[in-house]
Amino acid sequence: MSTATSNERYNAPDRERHWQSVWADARTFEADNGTDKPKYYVLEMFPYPSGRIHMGHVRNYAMGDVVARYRRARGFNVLHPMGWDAFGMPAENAAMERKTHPGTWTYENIAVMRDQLKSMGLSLDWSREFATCDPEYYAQQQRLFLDMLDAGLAYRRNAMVNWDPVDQTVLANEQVIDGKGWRSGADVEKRELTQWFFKITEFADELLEALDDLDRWPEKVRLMQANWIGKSRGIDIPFHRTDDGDPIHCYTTRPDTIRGASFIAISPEHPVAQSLAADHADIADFIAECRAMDTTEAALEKAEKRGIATGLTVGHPVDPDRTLPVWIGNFVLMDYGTGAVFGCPAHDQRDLDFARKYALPVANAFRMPGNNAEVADEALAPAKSETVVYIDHFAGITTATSQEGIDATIDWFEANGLGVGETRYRLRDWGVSRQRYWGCPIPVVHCPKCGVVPEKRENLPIKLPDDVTFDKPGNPLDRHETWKAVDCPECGGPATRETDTFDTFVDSSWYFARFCSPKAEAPVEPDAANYWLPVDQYIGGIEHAILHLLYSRFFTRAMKRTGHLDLVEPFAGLFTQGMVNHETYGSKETGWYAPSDVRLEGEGAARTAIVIETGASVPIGGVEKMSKSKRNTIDPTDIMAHYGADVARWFMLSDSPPERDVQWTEAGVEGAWRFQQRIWRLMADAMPRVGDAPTDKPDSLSDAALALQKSAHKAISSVSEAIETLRFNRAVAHIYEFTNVVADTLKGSKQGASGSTEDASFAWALRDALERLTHMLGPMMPHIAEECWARLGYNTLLAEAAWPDVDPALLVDDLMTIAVQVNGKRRDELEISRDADKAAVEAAALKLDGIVRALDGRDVKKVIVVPQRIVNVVA
RNA sequence: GCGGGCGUGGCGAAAUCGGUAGACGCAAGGGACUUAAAAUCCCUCGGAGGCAACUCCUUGCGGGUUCAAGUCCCGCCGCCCGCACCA
Repeated sequence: MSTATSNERYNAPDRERHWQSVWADARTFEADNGTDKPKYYVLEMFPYPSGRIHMGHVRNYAMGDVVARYRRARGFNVLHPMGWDAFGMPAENAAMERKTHPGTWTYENIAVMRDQLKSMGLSLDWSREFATCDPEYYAQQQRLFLDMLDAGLAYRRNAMVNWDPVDQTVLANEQVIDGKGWRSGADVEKRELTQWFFKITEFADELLEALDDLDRWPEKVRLMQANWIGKSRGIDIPFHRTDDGDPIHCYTTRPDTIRGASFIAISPEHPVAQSLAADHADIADFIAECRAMDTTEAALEKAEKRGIATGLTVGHPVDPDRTLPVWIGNFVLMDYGTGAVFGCPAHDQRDLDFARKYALPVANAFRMPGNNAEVADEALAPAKSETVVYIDHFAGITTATSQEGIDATIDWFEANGLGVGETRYRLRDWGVSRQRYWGCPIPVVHCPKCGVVPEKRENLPIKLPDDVTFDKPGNPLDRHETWKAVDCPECGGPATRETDTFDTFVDSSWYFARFCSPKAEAPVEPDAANYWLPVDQYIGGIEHAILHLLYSRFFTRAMKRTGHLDLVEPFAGLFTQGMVNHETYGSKETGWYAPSDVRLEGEGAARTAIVIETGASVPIGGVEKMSKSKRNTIDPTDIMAHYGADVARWFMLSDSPPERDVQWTEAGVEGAWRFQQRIWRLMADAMPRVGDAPTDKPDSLSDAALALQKSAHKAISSVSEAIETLRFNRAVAHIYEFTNVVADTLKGSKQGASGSTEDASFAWALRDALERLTHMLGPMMPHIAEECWARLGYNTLLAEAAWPDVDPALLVDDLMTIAVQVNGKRRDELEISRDADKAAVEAAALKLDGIVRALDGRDVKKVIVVPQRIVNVVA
């Protein structure tokens, strides 16, 4: 290696390629299934192969890599794999636009992105890589499905879906914009289709209860999942029809409002409504209108509450003298509760609006203390903790609308035979059928004689056919006659393959388990899976807080029930990182300009962005998530080619706490780059002073050497703690601080007489400090750290070296500085021995100039001494 | 509407046990080196006052608890996120 001088710059791109190939050749990061070391499984959410990596990936994978490299150095057997979430619609869209096959497009993207990830220098075990579109992967997914079918965890039923009549496919709710298909622009219809479902509701209560034990998950994510599962305790109350006595069951969580009931509203899809439609044209019309209604959230928000009277009446369950009219309401959901509700206008705003519109009566069920007014335009809705005074039935039974109060009213209904308490969930079963080509085929066959028949396991995988065309809308599988035509696995007669494929969330619901044994002939190898799982640290975006993370929790339970796994929770630790933002340049009017298209001028409020090509001035907009539409993206490849991967990683870990959004700035990257060069110069300047430092710690250290050693041990301790708690920004700050100490120490020291004891102890301490600094840099800037390691004379790899030990004795100082306050205001500080007793501290504090001056002759009333922390003199 | 989070310098942020508010970085200003620039190094850097020693103010706003509050409690204001015809 050449001898660097202070002027020589560190050539990051060149050295990074070198170390990447060294790691690859040594197979440094390939994990063994089972060693006597403790295991640690680090996983970042695998990417969709869209074509190029973006800064969000860089941030995500940089964080995961810090954890992986740190744990490896701490003696763990680390599994840190990478793969591709490779099925999905963009590949089909690309196929339509570019006339390529979705598979070709996907695998080409994977090749590009793999190279990009490799240039980041991540400590990944590439030998375990797979894509979910590999037949070897989806074959095992089909096997899992058949097992789940056997276990009753998968089933088929009719369901209402968003149907795009032009593209001829089901659309997810997110793909319906203003009632129109996002691609075709066609009016979306509601259509009833037979769909495959996974029975996630089977585990509703368990998925909810187990959240309490996920103590290394963000509280926010656990709350979001709890809300999504939406457990509620209520009661099913039958209201009997006055004509034939048949009950209409209404579900409510507020049985205490029964006195205020003034009508019943049923869903347009309710069986009673459906049967009335046969004889009444106006009701049939109303139902048809409701069905055509736009179902997007935004539209529902604005949608008018409308209804039609059925002419039916029911008896009031508690008050035999009263009858209530039955209405059909467009706001009643068939798939929540019983599809029927009783309206209580006095205490529910929506019911009140409805009652006013159709002139229905309004009756109070209770009054709130100090409020005896009749309900006018606003419903009387108490907070859960507020005490209310009931009228009639519940007078004396409940005193509050708390859960205890509600439970008491439920008991009352049950005791009187008027209803049955029920626990309900908002969570619905997971519909997984998609009318798409580029997904995992659902391995079943439709036989005219035997009905729906599961494929035989020996016929798996049911592979996607390659000869498909995308010149027509709809699912190419559906018009592929030879692929569709099969013999029935049961009777051998002519039958048809299922042409729906799985939702791509199925693919990502168990990939973490597959990484344990990616080549296995079964979905997982139990020994490998039980060794590695659960994932110790999972890192990804908050946008997956519900869907992916809930589905994975379900799948793990399903895989336990079907005998594949021996655990229920896949991710012991979860971390959700923030986004990468950038300023925007331009506006809707001027169009948006990429950061490389503009030149920035001026400062503060006078800053302007000039379009380089035209010289036009455009507005500088807000700091927003990097996105193609606003063109405020920075390509990681450019950054890595220019500054190197270490710099990109370092900047992504600096400054902002990892869970918060970080702003990408040119100045910030340059700061990271300067730091890298500074490390390089520091090594170059310090190595001559290290010279032939003794390898063993000298018996006694000079003051300077001891001070440096203490700083080094404190820094290692702080950085370790910061990494373990995933506070990477603090780890970065501690490294900066320690780098400053080493540089200052070097500058402040003079070379003594050659061979002197003092000089030898300094050389030893300096060398030790540089080694420790190198270790600290390792997880974050792994390439330059290897370079420093080599420079320190090692011919081993830092990536395989053990994290340095900390001597606790070096973390404490004998002398310490504590603040001294007078009446709570700092007036001076005291340097005193760490173990000075209270009396000594008090005496010394009262003698300080600043304290004497502040007291100004006043009597001391009291002195509070908190040893090793503070003294407060009360005067 | 329901649930949750956050408000600290010009900026990103530290201070997570109630104990010196602003570590560390960025930006900015001044200086050294240089023919010059870049790079590098040194100094200043929350606000106000003062020649200085130093004093006063300061963690969204208003109260409170405490010897001591960015941190705990009560009440406001603002921003962000999630869920939502959920009965």
